[in-house]
Amino acid sequence: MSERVVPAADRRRRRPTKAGVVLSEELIVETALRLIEEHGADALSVRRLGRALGADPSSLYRYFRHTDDLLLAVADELIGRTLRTWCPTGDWRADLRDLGLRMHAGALAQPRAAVLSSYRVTGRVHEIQAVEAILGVVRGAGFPDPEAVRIYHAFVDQCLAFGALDSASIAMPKTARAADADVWRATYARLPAATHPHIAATARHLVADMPRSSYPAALDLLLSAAAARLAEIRAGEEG
Amino acid sequence: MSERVVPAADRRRRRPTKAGVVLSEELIVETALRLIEEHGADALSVRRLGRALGADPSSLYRYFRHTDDLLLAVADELIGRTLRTWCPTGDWRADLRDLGLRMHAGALAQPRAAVLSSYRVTGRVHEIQAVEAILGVVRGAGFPDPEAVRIYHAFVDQCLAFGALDSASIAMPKTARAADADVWRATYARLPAATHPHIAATARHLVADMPRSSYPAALDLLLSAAAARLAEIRAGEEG
DNA sequence: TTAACAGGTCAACGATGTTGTCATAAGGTG
DNA sequence: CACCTTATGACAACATCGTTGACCTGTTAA
Repeated sequence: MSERVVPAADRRRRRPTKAGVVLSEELIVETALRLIEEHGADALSVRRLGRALGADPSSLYRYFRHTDDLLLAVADELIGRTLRTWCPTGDWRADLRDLGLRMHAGALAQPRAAVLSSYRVTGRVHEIQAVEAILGVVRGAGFPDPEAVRIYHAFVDQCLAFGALDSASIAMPKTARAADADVWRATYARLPAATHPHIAATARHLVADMPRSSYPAALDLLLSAAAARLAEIRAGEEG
Repeated sequence: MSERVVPAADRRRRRPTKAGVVLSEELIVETALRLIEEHGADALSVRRLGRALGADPSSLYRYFRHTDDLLLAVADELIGRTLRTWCPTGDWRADLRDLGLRMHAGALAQPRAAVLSSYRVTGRVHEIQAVEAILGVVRGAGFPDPEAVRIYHAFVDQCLAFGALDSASIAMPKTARAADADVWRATYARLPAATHPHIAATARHLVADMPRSSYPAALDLLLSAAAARLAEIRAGEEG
């Protein structure tokens, strides 16, 4: 085993499946994405994917070494799609905010791929494009290189981390989600001020705020910290 | 089924396992934590946990409805342990920073529990303690209630999200991790400036920065944004 | 035309979470 | 002390999962 996978470029023989399908890395990734869109993230398994393609599950191992590799390819395709819908305006802060929200939404649709791509480096085309684009925005804003990289890193990781998190929440059966939201009403909002003064004082806001994603707020905090830092840097240069 | 689980308080009959162990929610959670500490997060499965306890796996379903419930209990225990090592000083920013780093480190040790507890509400004792404590710090700093909740929410979620992420990275076999780190050297650092100017310009910093966690940086950005906001609020009150 | 071999298929392995059923010992009651 | 109820542990089974080794066949290059 271990070297069953042939690099995409070297593939010659296009032998059709029993069901008549001609496999390819592209087709597999597309089908995987379709599967997830239609039936949720948990619907993606090697076996189901094989079934959806009309091929034996083990065939996929001729294209991907293991599931992780497949998920990384899916993630990269997703990055590409997100990037294509993004039109930077030249205002760094607005551009980053927009991209962050888009990538977060994209990750929402792809929890497992999002988790993977957040701590793995694919080195694939779309990932590289994204790195180049974001670094361009940050450097264009005026951050010196070491700080630009730090901000790039925090920005990307924050986006992917929240994406993975929020998508897990969305994937819950909605009865369970409702039950969770209710804990804030039924448990937290009922705590007596005597023992839990801070929770009691803010109960109303907790009930309203906690069931929603905090990503937009976290993103804005990150961006405004970056903006403040940029102002410092500019002041330092002038003075 | 569905109602095989008896609330901890109502338990009477302490019938020992074949192996002579007397089960309890407490013992199960402790054993789960030990299992993870000793053999990594992936070592935690119902079956392995049963084996470690000297009990049939299915017995655990008398104590937890499903694996998620067990993980939530583990997460809550972990929150408790973390909280106990934290001694707030009164300086809100330093205290939050310290707690953030501690909780992140705790989550690192418990990836699966961390993910779960980040998007679920347990309503268990330690979680409540943590909410009360953090809200106390934020409100004590002078944030008005709605904003205090927003900052609390972003702070906690970011901490757990990065914790889950970074722990996934740590859990990788170290050969794979080295390979990933090498992508920055072998792929990114080799991209020509002609096609990828920003990556080329910052390659040195990318290689150094990307394999590390960006959580401390992200945390500092969040805290400094919060500090700036607080300054604004104070100025507004005075003016 | 043929021979090599890429690539599809089959069957199997061991692992997972979960549940329906059964057996038994604990503990309240008389 | 004995009895009955029932809480709780054990067993066996199910469906699912990723993965691999061996096999077989159609494509393609010579």
